[in-house]
Amino acid sequence: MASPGRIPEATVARLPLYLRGLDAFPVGVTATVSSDELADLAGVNAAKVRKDLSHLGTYGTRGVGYDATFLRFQISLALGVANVWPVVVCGMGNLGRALANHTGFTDRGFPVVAATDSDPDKIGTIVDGVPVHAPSQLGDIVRRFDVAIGVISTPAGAAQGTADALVAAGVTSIMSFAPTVLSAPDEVEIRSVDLATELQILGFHLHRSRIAGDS
Amino acid sequence: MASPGRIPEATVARLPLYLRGLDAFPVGVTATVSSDELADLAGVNAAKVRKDLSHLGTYGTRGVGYDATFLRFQISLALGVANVWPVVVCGMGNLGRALANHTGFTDRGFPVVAATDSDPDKIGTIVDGVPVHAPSQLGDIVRRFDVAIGVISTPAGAAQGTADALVAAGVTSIMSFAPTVLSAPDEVEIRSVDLATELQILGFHLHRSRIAGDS
DNA sequence: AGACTCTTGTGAACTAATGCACAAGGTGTC
DNA sequence: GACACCTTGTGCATTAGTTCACAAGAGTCT
Ligand SMILES: NC(=O)c1ccc[n+]([C@@H]2O[C@H](COP(=O)([O-])OP(=O)(O)OC[C@H]3O[C@@H](n4cnc5c(N)ncnc54)[C@H](O)[C@@H]3O)[C@@H](O)[C@H]2O)c1
Ligand SMILES: NC(=O)c1ccc[n+]([C@@H]2O[C@H](COP(=O)([O-])OP(=O)(O)OC[C@H]3O[C@@H](n4cnc5c(N)ncnc54)[C@H](O)[C@@H]3O)[C@@H](O)[C@H]2O)c1
Repeated sequence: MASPGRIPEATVARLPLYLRGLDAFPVGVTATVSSDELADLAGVNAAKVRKDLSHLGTYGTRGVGYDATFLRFQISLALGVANVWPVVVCGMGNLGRALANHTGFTDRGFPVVAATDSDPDKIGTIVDGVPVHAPSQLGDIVRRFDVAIGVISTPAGAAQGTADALVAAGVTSIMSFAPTVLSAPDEVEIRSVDLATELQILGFHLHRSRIAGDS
Repeated sequence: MASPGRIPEATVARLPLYLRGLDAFPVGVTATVSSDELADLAGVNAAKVRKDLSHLGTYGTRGVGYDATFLRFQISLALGVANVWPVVVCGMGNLGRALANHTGFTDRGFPVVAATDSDPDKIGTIVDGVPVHAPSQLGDIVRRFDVAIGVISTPAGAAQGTADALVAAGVTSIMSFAPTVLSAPDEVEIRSVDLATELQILGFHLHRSRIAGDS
């Protein structure tokens, strides 16, 4: 069938990869891309590419491939990339500063418009163009800049409180780097990025292969 | 049955969460924890906890729960947490510095022992206790410190070259933050952490709910 | 001892995701 | 127009993961 239905979560997670892969094709120039090529560019297999894209609609041409520009447009549409979602960074420490300083976010429609930090020395300063406010200002910030996404890069102990404050301010999308479980109402979407866990998964496989392999 | 079999990937990804949840229980004190409690602590449901733990062995007591200390020990064993896996950070920019400065990694057995950077101003300096070397030194570093994991926090354009260098040096585990697909031999495990993609997934759901909800 | 209360461990049903394989449909050539 | 050649779109089988639901133990109380 065609476009309307629900898009599987696994597909949603790959759409940004396809979009990124399509950057290899210059804008303006008409070019076609096959599911095979796109698979290479996105690091998945071709069958997955076709199945994923079929959830958006039938935008390819049999025997030919997909029009790169048109496909980019359609994926962008599905992802809602045209929108700009202002981001507030909570906790302007090592990680928060790196995030605020990162141009890649703004480029993709996620400008970091403000930050909060509990450190009095930081409050009132402007770091890499991002003004740092007191945590108590969060509600104001969200309202003023129409913040859509909150990033939590505070220490773990302050994460739940920060999440509560974000939710209270009306933010329904949170990306957290704090190594804790956050609780929030069901309608709030939380994506937890736990780098230590990622390393531990790598460690697990290393461990396994060392046991199996040799001494 | 019991311990020997292969542990499903989804389970492996959750074991670190359980381990983290068990930190709520003081060491030395004997305490029991039920699958329900552990589920709360790890942010999953109880059935999953039990099924996951059953892959490690039958370490619980019916009607009682799991001994917290013993369970922690068994999960640690499965994950190979006792090992120390030295890490090299490639690309000592905003993100690399944040990673190198992060104590949470060393605490969990992933000490950042060295870094590389192509910037002549950075080479030879010591940032947060981590010495910065030229990329050409990578092989030496890996050998000298017995590096097990390479972190790629270079610009996207330098990521594949860095990955190649890591692989050539014998590193088989890579965590990359660069927004690119990396190719490497099959035996190399690559975990790609793409923060922009995470934001785009949040953006997708925001987009969807705004369309469905109201104007 | 027997009844009652817990909570584990696990078959079994269900759901999601992946990958295969091929018909359908399009292009180009003679 | 017929034929050869591509590549999509998708039905289907397979595999992976989740969730249910309950019997099997283990403790407790009377
Ligand atoms: N740095 C890393 O590479 C890294 C890696 C993995 C996970 N993390 C996690 O990310 C989080 C931040 O790490 P970091 O290295 O930037 O730590 P950090 O200590 O450098 O920064 C934390 C910042 O949060 C501020 N803060 C404290 N309480 C606050 C509150 N209630 N509201 C707003 N700000 C508050 C502090 O003043 C500080 O500036 C931690 O939870 C850490 O575990 C960091
Ligand atoms: N900063 C963030 O919050 C953030 C977020 C998402 C993704 N990323 C990605 O992480 C990567 C690093 O981001 P960043 O903000 O730290 O960038 P950055 O520009 O601050 O740092 C990159 C560093 O890599 C060094 N470098 C360049 N080529 C190198 C090479 N061949 N070998 C070793 N070092 C080399 C540069 O000298 C620089 O110091 C980028 O790919 C970026 O897209 C960063």
